Amino acid sequence: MGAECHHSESAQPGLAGAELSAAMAAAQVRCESSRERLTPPRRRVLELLLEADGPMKAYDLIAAYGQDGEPAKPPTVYRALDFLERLGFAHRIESLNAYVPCRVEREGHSAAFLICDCCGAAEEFEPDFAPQMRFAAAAGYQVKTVTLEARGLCPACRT
Amino acid sequence: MGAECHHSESAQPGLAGAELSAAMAAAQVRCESSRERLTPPRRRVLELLLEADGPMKAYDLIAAYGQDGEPAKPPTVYRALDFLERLGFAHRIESLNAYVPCRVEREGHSAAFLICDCCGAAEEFEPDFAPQMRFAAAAGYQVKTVTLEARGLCPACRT
DNA sequence: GTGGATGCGTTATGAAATAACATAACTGTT
DNA sequence: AACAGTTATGTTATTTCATAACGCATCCAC
Repeated sequence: MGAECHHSESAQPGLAGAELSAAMAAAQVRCESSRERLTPPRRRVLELLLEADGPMKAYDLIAAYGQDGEPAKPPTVYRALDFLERLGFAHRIESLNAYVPCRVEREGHSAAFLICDCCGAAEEFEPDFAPQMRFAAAAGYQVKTVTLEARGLCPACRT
Repeated sequence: MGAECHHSESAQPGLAGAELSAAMAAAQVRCESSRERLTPPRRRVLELLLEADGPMKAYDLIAAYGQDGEPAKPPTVYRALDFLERLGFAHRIESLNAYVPCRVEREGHSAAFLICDCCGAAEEFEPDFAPQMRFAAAAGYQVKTVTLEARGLCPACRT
């Protein structure tokens, strides 16, 4: 990702080295406190998401999975993604069929993204859904999750 | 759709008869005022969406396309859907890979849906995106389109 | 250490969407 | 009406995305 245009380097550079290790350790801690297991495939997929410069497609993850160049089998990666989404470590961006690591501190939040149609960057933010939730409540809906995807141009690509 | 549970009849019954004709005529008028052509495949797909009781998958439309039971070829339906989305006659619900006719009067609006995970109903509404747009503006993003999908349970399925 | 639950590896298939190219139909101009 | 440009369609094939199903391994509470 980040290769569709020439406006800028990645807005969301991937993690590496100590930052990556710290993020993985934090994930491990959160898993343990939830009585969940950060197994090797889950760990590997999370690592790939964190290292990436932008949203990753499932089959990109499949191709990149093996350190030796061996791809994973699709269910391996899709299962890991299901887990990471369930734990809040990753989000699926529906309009891109792609996945990103969660960039927001809080757990259990709703996901919202500003997506650049030019460079492919996807910036997560945590909006105030009050107006929408008020409408849902008035309509009698019991809302479990909310996702918002705003498509447009990032600051670098507007020029 | 509307068949996953036994809580209720469809929340969005499809159009038929005079209502359907009126909706198709209105679409025709809007096309003419935009110098766009409501060609037979576009007309047929819009008709199928309007008749449906809920979100329709692309391949449901493909299967239902021919009055004589002959399916359409995928590009026929996907091209019609692209057109209907562009004109604002239909929306894609990303989290369902499905399509609905637009239920909102205004043109050029952003799409937002309350989706019932039990009965599959999808209610379109037109929320106030002010908080989100403020954030986008502050981040320097130029937003073209916004979609919001709230998943949960509709009033009938909460019980 | 046994039983139940959870997760993984594997094969195969299903579902969703598009590429590419030829043909046909409208539009405006001459 | 003939033309050229544009837009839309028909068709074949392929690509992309995701899951079903089954057997085996591992974990862990009892």
